[in-house]
Amino acid sequence: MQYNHQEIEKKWQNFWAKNQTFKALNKSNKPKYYVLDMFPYPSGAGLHVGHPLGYIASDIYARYKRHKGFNVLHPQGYDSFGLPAEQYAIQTGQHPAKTTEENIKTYRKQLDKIGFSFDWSREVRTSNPAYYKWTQSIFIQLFNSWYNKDTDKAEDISTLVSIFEKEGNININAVCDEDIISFSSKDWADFSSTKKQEILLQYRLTFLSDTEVNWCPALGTVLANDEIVNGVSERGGHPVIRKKMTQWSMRISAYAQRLLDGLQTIDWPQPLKDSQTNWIGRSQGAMVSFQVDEPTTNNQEPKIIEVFTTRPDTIYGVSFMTLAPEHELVSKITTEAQKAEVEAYVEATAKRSERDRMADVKTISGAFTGAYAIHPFSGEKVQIWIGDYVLAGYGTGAVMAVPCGDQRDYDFAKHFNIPIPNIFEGVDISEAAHADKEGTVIVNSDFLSGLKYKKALKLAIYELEKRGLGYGKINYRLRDAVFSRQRYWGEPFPVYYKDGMPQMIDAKHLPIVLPEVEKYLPTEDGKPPLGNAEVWAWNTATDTVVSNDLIDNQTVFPLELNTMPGWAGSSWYFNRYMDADNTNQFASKEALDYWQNVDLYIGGSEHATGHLLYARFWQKFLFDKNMVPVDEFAKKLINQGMILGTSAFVYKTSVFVKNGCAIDKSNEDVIEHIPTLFVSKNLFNSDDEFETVVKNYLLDKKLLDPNFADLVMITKTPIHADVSLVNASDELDVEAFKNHPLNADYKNATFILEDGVYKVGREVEKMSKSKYNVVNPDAICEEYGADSLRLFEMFLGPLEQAKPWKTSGISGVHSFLKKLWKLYFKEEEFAVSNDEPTKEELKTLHKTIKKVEEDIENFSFNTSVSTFMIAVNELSALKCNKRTILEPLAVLVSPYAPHIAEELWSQLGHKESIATVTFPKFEEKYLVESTKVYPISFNGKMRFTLELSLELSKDDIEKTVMEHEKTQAQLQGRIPKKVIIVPGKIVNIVG
RNA sequence: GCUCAAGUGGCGGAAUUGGUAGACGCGCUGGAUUCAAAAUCCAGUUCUUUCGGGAGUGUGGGUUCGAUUCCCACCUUGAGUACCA
Repeated sequence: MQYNHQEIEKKWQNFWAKNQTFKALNKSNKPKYYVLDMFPYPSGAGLHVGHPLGYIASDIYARYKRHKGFNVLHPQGYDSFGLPAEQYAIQTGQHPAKTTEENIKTYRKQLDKIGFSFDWSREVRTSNPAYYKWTQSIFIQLFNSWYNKDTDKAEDISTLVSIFEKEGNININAVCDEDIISFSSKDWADFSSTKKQEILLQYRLTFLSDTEVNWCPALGTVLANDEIVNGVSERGGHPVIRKKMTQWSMRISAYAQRLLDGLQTIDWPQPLKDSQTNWIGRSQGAMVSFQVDEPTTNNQEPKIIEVFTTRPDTIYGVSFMTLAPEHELVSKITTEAQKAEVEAYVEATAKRSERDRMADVKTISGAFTGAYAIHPFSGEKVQIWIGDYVLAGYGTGAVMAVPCGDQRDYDFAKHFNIPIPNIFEGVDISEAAHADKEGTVIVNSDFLSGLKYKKALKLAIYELEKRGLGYGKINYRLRDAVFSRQRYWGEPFPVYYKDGMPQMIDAKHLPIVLPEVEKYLPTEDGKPPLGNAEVWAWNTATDTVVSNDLIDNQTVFPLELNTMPGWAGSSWYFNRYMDADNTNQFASKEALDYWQNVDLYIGGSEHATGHLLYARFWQKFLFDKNMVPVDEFAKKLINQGMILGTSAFVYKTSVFVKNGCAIDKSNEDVIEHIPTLFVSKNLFNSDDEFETVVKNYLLDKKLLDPNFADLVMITKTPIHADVSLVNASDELDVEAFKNHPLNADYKNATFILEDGVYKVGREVEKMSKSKYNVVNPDAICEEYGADSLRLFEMFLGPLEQAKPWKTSGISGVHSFLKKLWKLYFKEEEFAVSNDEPTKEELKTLHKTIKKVEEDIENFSFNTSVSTFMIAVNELSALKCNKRTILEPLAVLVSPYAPHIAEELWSQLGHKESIATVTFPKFEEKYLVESTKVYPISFNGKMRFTLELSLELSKDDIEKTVMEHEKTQAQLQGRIPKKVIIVPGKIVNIVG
């Protein structure tokens, strides 16, 4: 019987589906284990071999855990709201739901071919109303919550209201908007309903506010910070501008510290943790108030400039202040004399896009306001400047400039000839600022003089607080996340507007289903696509969505036109898998208590500051509300590396008339008669050689008149060739290339060959359609089988590492599977003997068990594939066909190559699936050795080996080694100074 | 600029409480089988060599009996982040 992967794989995939082999139960005596993949966005392009890498790794681990006696939850689903489907809808008028459905079908088909042990009965789709009903409900919960800093958790908004009623907001310690008015309980009672709502909105965890947003005109929507890369949109690379809009936001900043602290408790990759730490950007320092120096007129409050600084210890080094050009005080403090200059500067900065400002950090610019501030300690006057190196959006939008201690302040001071007082003992600041904190002593600083950084910092804050000039503060870079998108294909908000104030629809009326629209584009008056919907109003009498015609703002109100961003649905989906069919709750308490959280989460590192931060935020919120039992959703996370494509290049000639040569009729002819040529890779090493090769060829074939040879210049143009046209030896199938539909231009091209073949150049690049290096897993499954694909993807290299794909390598793992198969067969017949295994056979088995188990636990899947190969090579050499060996071997292989393992298992006479068979137990006794092949080194270099009994003492070993003829030959009569012997390891002779 | 990760044959990679560098596979070379090819099997494959050896894990130093592994400096590549006060 031949190893027929197509037959076997189909058979077992059907078996698993029919028997629901991988359906997880929410009740079990076994310990639980939850293995999760980041669910895919089902794009129209389908999967390429890079996509399943992480899924294969997690599937191996899930299958392994089943063998180890765990009740494994290993679900899969689709992140099915998103931009591409919508843009396709705009172009074609196809409903995004339809294309999404089609794409999901393709994905499912492709995934099924790879033999994953997913429990599909728990599938989720974020665009499914039965799912987004709960996304909407979580949104409502966020709206109805505020963050109490005293209890350090989210609480119901009703607790806030009762405090307001009792004592106003004087004693409230909450995370809220900056511009909060203070009020008493009486004030609160007197406020109108609208006023109350406005105030509460400033405390809610999701809130509506006019914010500066990243507006992308090309996409017609706002983008979150993590959706912008280098100043352009992540999708499509369109420019992004700043714009003020009324938007929903999430008060993620409330959780900044807990998001930071939580990182200590989870086993996630350090670079990812660093990235989140960086994004949250905690900095500890102080707020300091500077009073603007101006003639005091009656009853006028003095103007105060507040700054945040991490270095209050350097306060005596302040020689000026800088405000962001957008700072609200700029216009108020600028003197008449400076007005023109300042206004011109403010205008100039406003015109520059965010991107220009980012790109240009070298040019120093600014303007003097003419105003002065009073140094809080020394009372001296310091100039107030404006400059675009100060960002309006961070801290207070103003800085106290300490030019001797901060390079930016230093550069600014030098540029504008502002004094640079030195407050560091024995430090030269004639060339650059001195930013080192540790070990520097502060001088010229009154009460801080003579102190080092740490003490000075503490004392400075103490004095600021004592004198009422400031206070210690921790600042975070993390901004509240904009949650509105001007898109169609996303979750609708469960929100209607009454008197301009947002009202939540009662959760029992959810889901609010996405309405039908004629067009998926924004409306002509600039409203989001939902503005096109005709039935998009809320009837509070019937609690239903009704026609817009009925809006009377009495009982029928307009609904929110924005939709939620892509990350809404993915911020809690891992909880839904625990109880995916529940219609009463997003998951039952029993299911949540049983599954707790994800034990192993595998996905790409590109989600570091997006999905993975938002999901942690929502989980913490849900935890605060007692809706989930743990406040981190994933215990361990692994970032799989990208699989890169190995592009193939052919080298086309381009012919020019050399510069300086007159172009006349004759040399145009010269060029016209030169055909398109392709030169094989190894015929040239440089551009010059390339030209020579081509010219020689042309002269040889009489295609170029020797008289014109010097007139013509020939250069090479590398062109991507489809990788499927190239074999393992980098040889191009020339005929197939010429006939390829994309190469119509080269149908008659000539190929200059080497040794009768055309060799392509290779380069590793990202896998992409445009580079013709995409490899489809379906084709691999067809030709080599899913088991080969799975093994090969693991064999490529360490899971976390980026690595290039080369299809040629797959023959190695494929022939391994054939060899494995052969162990169980003799001349076409299944033949396994019940004889006692030999010592060597047992040794091979047990060292394989040991290594494979260690490897899986360490996620070192590439090395266990090698281990399997070694085991099969050894057992083949031993001609082993013993059941005692081959039965456990099938189980060992089954997580990696489940189809062949199932088939062999059934051939071995078992009726049940191999999926939950106990993992073989490693026994040390089979590996015990009596001898060791010692490496004999001289000065650390191994020169020869010697097999010695492990029972020999050090002295015996030394004696035997020293007497050995090869030792004497190495020493050539020298007397060794020292002999190092580590029994069981090495012998090293020094001298 | 800052932070992090990584540099090992023609290629993917293996080996680190410091102890035989190059496992396993691809590719390549030679052979067997075949009319031939594919497939399969066998042998070889870091470089160098006067065939005794010698050198060798990005570069230069250091610690050590012994360093791919630890320390210092530098170079290169990749990733993230970027006027964060």
